Amino acid sequence: MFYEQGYHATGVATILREAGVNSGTMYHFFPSKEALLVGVLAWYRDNLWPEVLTPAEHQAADPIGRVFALMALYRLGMEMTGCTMGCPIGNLALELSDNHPAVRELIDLNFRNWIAGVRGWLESAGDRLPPGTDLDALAGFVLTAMEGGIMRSRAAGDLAPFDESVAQLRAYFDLLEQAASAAKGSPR
Amino acid sequence: MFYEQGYHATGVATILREAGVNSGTMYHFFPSKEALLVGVLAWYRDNLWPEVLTPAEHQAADPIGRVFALMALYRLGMEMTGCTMGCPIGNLALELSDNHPAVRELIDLNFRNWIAGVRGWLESAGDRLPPGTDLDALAGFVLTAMEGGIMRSRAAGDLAPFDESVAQLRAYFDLLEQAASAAKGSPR
DNA sequence: GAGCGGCTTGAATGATCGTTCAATCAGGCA
DNA sequence: TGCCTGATTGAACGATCATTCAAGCCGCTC
Repeated sequence: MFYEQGYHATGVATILREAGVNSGTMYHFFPSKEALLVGVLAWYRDNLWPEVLTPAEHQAADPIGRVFALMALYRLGMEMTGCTMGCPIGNLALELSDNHPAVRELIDLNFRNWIAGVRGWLESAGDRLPPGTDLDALAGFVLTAMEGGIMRSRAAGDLAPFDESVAQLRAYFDLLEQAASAAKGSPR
Repeated sequence: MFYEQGYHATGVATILREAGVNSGTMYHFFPSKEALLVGVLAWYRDNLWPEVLTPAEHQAADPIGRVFALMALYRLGMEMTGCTMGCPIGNLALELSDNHPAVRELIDLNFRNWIAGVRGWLESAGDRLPPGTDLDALAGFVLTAMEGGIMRSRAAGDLAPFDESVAQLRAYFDLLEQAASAAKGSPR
């Protein structure tokens, strides 16, 4: 629900009703609403691989193909919910990064883990990318494009901006691969 | 304040105190808090050119240079506020796009106007971009990269992710310009 | 079966939320 | 001067916010 409608917009009473739990029980395990959010973000941190990255790996064997399989996974999520849900982390990042240090830290960690996963794929793309490519920055740019694309699609209420963003990212990768093969053809 | 800390996190009482206004006065002009937000977004819509795009034009004469001057402008805003403020629209886009149709519409309009401005610059770049380039999609991708970069920088509490994203976008433009000049050199 | 501890109950708390409205004010016009 | 209208005042409203806690429950061991 944090993910769906935001942290402040989600009341504790609603959470309790939906979970079929009494307030005292929740507060027995979580000292505050913020601690509950931290628990959610910790769950995302622990389940990034089994729930997100591994499924993308099963969709494609090709390392760069996996990057776009990952994008397609998020697209599917948006499609099923009519552009109301995008990235569980991104929504909270803008709402809570200031004034909630513990939360910001976990959000950042989630982002860094995501980037590290993509970076791993890019590494195994080997010489298909130009020599000396900054793989961290490129993997980070994949996240940038995804989050930006999701934001625009939610604002538009339409998947088109997301699809366009993915297409542009693909064009960028195509140009990088071209440049790599050109450099390979004439190494000096 | 909506922009700084979000819509739900900003109480009407705080707005009134900060503005030195009584509740009755505000409700005389705005029927609700949401109407006030709509007013803010309408102000952004009307002041996008004088406050944002024109200043970027004054920073650079080169059309593609203007794109990156615009990015630098947003960077400056983040730098001055310690990564707490990014794009006034983006924050609200993720918080309110669902369940607030009138707000979503205005956010989308702001985005479209922004993209149209960038698209105008790209048009005047002429044959520096490959023939047949989808300028709308490319201008939209600039917004995607900016919003995504801002989100990551706010999550990290550091400008580095934004800078990296801009650098990647620059690399993309460089490759496009290369491709354009290559196509020009051997048109057939 | 007495006693203990982890868990659950749910009404109640004070604070804050967005909003209302009768009363008052100030300026322009007749 | 008297009147009208639009703007302003600010106390008060009910709803909802996150949170508390005394009391009770259940399953365990001794």
